[in-house]
Amino acid sequence: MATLLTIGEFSRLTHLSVKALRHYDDVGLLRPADVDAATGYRRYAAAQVPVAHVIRRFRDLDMPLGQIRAVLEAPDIDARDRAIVAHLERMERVLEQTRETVASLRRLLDGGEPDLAVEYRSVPVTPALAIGGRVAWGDAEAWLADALGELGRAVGPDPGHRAGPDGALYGPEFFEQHVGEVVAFVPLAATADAPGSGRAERVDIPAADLAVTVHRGPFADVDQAYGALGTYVAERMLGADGPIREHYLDGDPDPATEVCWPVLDGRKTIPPDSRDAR
Amino acid sequence: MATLLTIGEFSRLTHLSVKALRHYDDVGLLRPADVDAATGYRRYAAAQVPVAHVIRRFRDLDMPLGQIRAVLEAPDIDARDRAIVAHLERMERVLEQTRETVASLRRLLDGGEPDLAVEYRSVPVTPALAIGGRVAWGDAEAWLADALGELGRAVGPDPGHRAGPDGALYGPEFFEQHVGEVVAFVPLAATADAPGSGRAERVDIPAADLAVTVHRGPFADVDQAYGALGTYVAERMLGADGPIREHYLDGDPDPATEVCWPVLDGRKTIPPDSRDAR
DNA sequence: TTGCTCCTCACGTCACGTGAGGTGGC
DNA sequence: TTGCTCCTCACGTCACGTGAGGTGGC
Repeated sequence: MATLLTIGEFSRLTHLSVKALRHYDDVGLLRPADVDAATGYRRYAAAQVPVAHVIRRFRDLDMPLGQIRAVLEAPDIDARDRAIVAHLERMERVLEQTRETVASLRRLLDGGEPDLAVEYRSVPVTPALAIGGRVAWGDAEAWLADALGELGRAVGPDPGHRAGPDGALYGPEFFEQHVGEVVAFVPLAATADAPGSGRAERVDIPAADLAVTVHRGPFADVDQAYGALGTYVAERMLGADGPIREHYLDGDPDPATEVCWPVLDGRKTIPPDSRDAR
Repeated sequence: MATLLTIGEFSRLTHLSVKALRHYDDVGLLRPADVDAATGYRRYAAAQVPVAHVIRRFRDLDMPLGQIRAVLEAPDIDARDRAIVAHLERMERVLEQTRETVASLRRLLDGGEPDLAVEYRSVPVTPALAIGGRVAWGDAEAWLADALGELGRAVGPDPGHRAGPDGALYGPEFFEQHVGEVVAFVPLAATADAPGSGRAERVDIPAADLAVTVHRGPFADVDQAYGALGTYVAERMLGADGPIREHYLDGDPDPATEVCWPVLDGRKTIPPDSRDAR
């Protein structure tokens, strides 16, 4: 009754390659209406053409096959539309990131070295409200914004409850393996009695000796501060174990980021200014 | 003398993962300043940090490693900048395509079926000026615009030299394997004496019996016309061998595309309207 | 000295593309 | 009947990520 199409015909009607169609059959994304048991020949129904067109558009938008399947199998139109909107929003963010990366590349190629002002700082143990987790590189910005938002609400609006700006600790694996421990924190004043709530816990941020530089400008350029500060520390052989810290300053004109590199205890070592830089 | 950094340190300074750094060494994109002959330990120079930052930005922009190498090895700043500009232009085009695909997806999900008006047409052999080649799916739009531009210049501005609108032939492999023969052509009036020039050759576009439908609207939606027309032809068992043709009409309000499906000779077969649609 | 860092395979991932070698359908 | 279409492996691509298993450096 219904017309069945060979895989070649279906390919011409849908603009999906034959290899792609076989692959979609293999992974169960788009099964032919019929498969000849003896020969294995795939036969597609004309009614499958619109589904194929939808799949092709999602693939053109780089949606993974698993997500496309989820969209197609969505129980109702609402769920389907939510999945689509979610993907389009992800694409918007990627787009925005692309723009930022292009600008950052231009600055890097045109601009000179960032001028580096390094300060040594010995910080004591600091009580804080914190959220920690194993975070993947690509999720870090969203995760951090989310965590600091939650912490901000838990601490409350009274600035007297804070003992410093928002911050985060990054374990070495976060940089070296692009997935690792990240701890977002808000340092608490002694007067604050913010209880743990949700994911937020009271913790003590450990004491540390730090070499600190302030990065002003777009966050996409923060690696330049890492490069300059890390080189500075390495040249002076001051490096020490421990997580790298960032402090997020509200900043005068623009927000700024303090990058804090763990270094050897300045009181136990030769003062850095009198060291041989070699 | 110069400070050398371990791969782990270099990773933290550059925000490239250790695995990525080893990969870039393997493929020769970013060789460590020194490799210990005995242990194989990689040592990076602080001076390599900026190169690594550039690589990271290009990778964030999805530039393939081979192209990044070409950019880094560019003999002079001009060549380097041309390579960068070329990549950014490619990205712009991808971006524009993304926007079009999103719009096309919305239309497909919201909109109903396109209304299909099919016309049968028996076209004779037509002399034409043509450019042909093996074209990959993703290059087709740019290739076609280029080829038709060249043909237009070769035929000249006199409309009396043309016997019809711009067109193209697409072999079945173009759709089924996403790479295949494409021929762009401008049909020539008997009065025209356009000689071959550059890639352009005088050819005869073969006669054919065609089922034709006109697709109006964005070219991103043209697959809907293919689906509707191809289904129509398949349901009536009219399909015949031969390339699919497109004619590019300047169109009244907007440009339009005629999609032409090869069919059996109508004079030798039962007239389609009197056929059983099963 | 101990564990931490670094090393090299080998294999996996994702969405197909590229043949090779062979059978069925018109 | 012939060649054209379709089939199934098996392997390649790209840029790494994921362990396994082992050695060197502080």
